[in-house]
Order: sequence, then C-alpha cells, then structure tokens
Amino acid sequence: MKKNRSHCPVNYALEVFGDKWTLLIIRDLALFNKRTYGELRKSREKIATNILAARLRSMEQEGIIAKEISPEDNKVYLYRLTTKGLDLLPALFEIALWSTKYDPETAAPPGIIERIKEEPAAVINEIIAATKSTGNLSCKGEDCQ
Amino acid sequence: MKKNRSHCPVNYALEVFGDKWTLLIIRDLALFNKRTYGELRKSREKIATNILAARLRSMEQEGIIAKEISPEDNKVYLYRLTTKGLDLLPALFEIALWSTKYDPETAAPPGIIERIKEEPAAVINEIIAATKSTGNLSCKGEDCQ
DNA sequence: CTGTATCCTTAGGGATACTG
DNA sequence: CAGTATCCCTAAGGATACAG
Repeated sequence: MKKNRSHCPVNYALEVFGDKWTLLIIRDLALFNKRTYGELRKSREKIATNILAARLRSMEQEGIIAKEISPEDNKVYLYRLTTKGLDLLPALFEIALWSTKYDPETAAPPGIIERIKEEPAAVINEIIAATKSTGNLSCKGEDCQ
Repeated sequence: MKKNRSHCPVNYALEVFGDKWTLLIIRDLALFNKRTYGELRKSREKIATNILAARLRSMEQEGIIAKEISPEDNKVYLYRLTTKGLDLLPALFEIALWSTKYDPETAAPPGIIERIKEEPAAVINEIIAATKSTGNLSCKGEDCQ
C-alpha cells in the first residue's frame, strides 16, 4: 500500500495496524498475555516466523509495542504494549464485540468477550496491570486459541 | 489472505473489513454522507474504479452495505450502510480517536472528530437518520477531504 | 453515471532452511 | 529460544480503456 495517502485519521490507523497480522498480535499481547517471540508464534493463525519478525519490528517502530530483555533471563526478550498500544484496546474491543454479534461461526462467545461487554474498563485495567508487571507471565487465554 | 484462519472474532473482523479500502468507504458513507459510486470515487485517497467496484461488491456480500435504485432517478444507484454496517461505527470512532491522539500529522483534529469525542451517541443517531432517509444527500464532510 | 475489462506491478505473505 | 535469510507466489491493488 502507498503510504500517506491522506491525513485522515482512519487512514492513519490503517497504515499503522491495517494489515493482516498486527491486530492479532495486539490481541495476543493483550488478551492472552503473550510476551515472547515463541509464544506469539503459536497463534492459532500460524504466522510465519519471518512475518512475525517483520510485524514486531514495524510495531516497535510505530511505538505501539516495546521490546525489553527479560529481568530473569538476559537471553529472553519480552514484548509488551506501550501506552500507545494499550490505547488501542477500546478499538480492539469494539471490533471484537461487533464480530461476536455478526459472525455466524461464533455461536457462543467465550468468557473474555462477555467480560469485555460487561466491564470493559476493568478488563483494560487488568491488561495494563499485567503489561506493567515484569516477568514472563504464562498465557492464560482460552478464546481464539 | 487465507480465509477462515481461525474463528477468533478479531480475525473475523479482519476478514470482513481488514483490507486497505473498506474502512475508508465506510467512513465516506457514514461521515461524509456519500451515496453514489461517483461520490465514493472522489475520496481523497483516489481509489481505482475497479477496486471500488470490487470492494462494494464484497461489502454487499458481507451485508454491511445495501445497494438500491434511487427513487429520484432509476439510473442512479445509492449505497447505504445496513444495520450491520452501522454497528461498526463505535469501532470506527474508537479508531479515529486513537489516530487523532497519536498521528503527528493530525495536529488539529477538525470538527467532526470533536463531536465524536464529545457526543458519539448523538453522531451515530444522526448518521442512522441520514442513512435511512431516502434521496441523494450531498456530501457535507470537511475532514479527511 | 456506473461500472467492466485488461493488463501490469508489487507488497505482503507463506514455506523452509539455517544461525548464534 | 529467537530470530535471519531465501525463494516463491498470489491476492490485492493501480492505470487505463471502454461500455451500457
């Protein structure tokens, strides 16, 4: 895609996360608490390793994720959402809610979707807390997996 | 992109409007009140005519827009958002608000963004009203153009 | 005005092998 | 474990001509 087609805010968003993978990576970081490259690679959608690396680099450049060395193991890198990335959660939630309303394949929306619907602010606060805490938290997601 | 990579709601949304044009067309229909093929073609981002036709067809198949003959001129077709399409407005608004917060190029967010921030429900109701009313409403948008 | 029909180009993605 | 490096491929997009 040609960059800077316009200065419309919708267009800007498309240029930052309008590809086929970035939003899924944000989902994994936020909802499934994935932190490492290996965890992110195990998404249900089976992202190729080179694509994952490319997306992570792009996301880091855009400032929506940050990469840090694990305090526990200096050979392990941890990815986390920045404030700019966390600010995408309301949009992500609206998108997910819309899908569960209309996707014929998603008959019974699982746990976290219900929570997003009932108490989105609380979910966001939990994600922020989990993001800020150091250490490698295991994946606890059950949906989408 | 491979379809049906997973049944995750985020993934479903990406498959429906995760391309480079659909969201911009929704923007034009909702915020700029565009209704005809010709109006839609005049987006700032200069969509090619074959691409526009392809996207409109896809959106119609997905059920987010509907195509009708103009009551005023039976040679003119009018496109409008369906309920499913209108239900995307909260997501669209969150996306736009995020962009105006972070896009360095969007220094001063223009009029409609302010309204979306202050009274999103009212804006949605106006769009619904404008969508339901028949007749070819002229484009009144000032942003993004 | 509302599209089709072509032709062409390219970025994005997929598969796989390999490396420190 | 966390990526690079290649090679390949195709869907998506762009330009333009034309048609009902």
